[in-house]
Amino acid sequence: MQRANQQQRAKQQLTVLRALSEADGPLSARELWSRLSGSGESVGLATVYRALQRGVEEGTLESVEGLGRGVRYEPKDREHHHHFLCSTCDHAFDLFGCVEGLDSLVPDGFQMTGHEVVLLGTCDACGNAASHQHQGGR
Amino acid sequence: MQRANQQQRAKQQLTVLRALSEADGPLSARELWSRLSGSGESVGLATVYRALQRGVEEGTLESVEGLGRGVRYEPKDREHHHHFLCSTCDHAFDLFGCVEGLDSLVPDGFQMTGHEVVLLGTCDACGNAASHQHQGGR
DNA sequence: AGTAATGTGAGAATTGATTATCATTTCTTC
DNA sequence: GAAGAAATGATAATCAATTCTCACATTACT
Repeated sequence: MQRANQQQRAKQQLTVLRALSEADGPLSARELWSRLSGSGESVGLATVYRALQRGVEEGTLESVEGLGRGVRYEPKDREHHHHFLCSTCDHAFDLFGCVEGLDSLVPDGFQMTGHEVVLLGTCDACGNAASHQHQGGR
Repeated sequence: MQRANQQQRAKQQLTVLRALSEADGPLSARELWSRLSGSGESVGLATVYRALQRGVEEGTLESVEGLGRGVRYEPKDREHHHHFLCSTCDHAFDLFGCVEGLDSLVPDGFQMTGHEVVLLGTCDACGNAASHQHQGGR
């Protein structure tokens, strides 16, 4: 039916992984699927899950919990960073930089192996949308 | 059957709320239910959910997301604090203190309304259990 | 080309968390 | 101590996320 299929093997999975690597933050399977569907790509949700699962197994992806409900994924080659979770659009954005003084929080006898910082609030786009709505600004 | 029932009305819900207020960190409905069941209290899981729901509605409880999967609850009257999540026993412990330098992470145009910090690792008890297992130290 | 191996999409099945239902019990108030 | 309101516990129903199934398409190999 379609002829533009030069290669096709793990093609769909590569499409998924590419979309994820181009995102500005970690995405859930469903977010990824919506994005792809929205951009004309026809990818099954099951395939998205398969791609993510394999990515994690192969070590190129990392699952990120702790951002609202559900699990999101991001490429593992990113530097240490944290996230900003917009409470309006529920999108998680990568941040740059880290914080100081975490060690002092660890109780006696506890071993810290990692940490997560999540900033909550409103992203640029949602903030603008809201102010337009309230004040009619253009 | 039992005679030690002096009062009984919202008794079970009070039991739930008391158990939560005595905990050293936020608990999920199921955790709370297990603890109560384990300590001889006969409380239905549905009642635990009802107590938590009402606590949130009435403003005495707060739901905490972002600690692994699922929602946990804690009394709202606690000071600002963060949590340590033990990757072995999956229990979340309250920490004291906070961190500096969060503002500098916020991207232009974003509005930060809150933040969460989660330390990951092994709690005292689990760390000791593990070393006993490996080295037999007592 | 011929055949085995792998990938794919759609939807069914499973899972775990939460909520709704309902018969029974407990309070409260007369 | 009778009547109605609220609470309780067991379990069914719901819901979202994830996994499984399977018929078919695409590749890889020969």
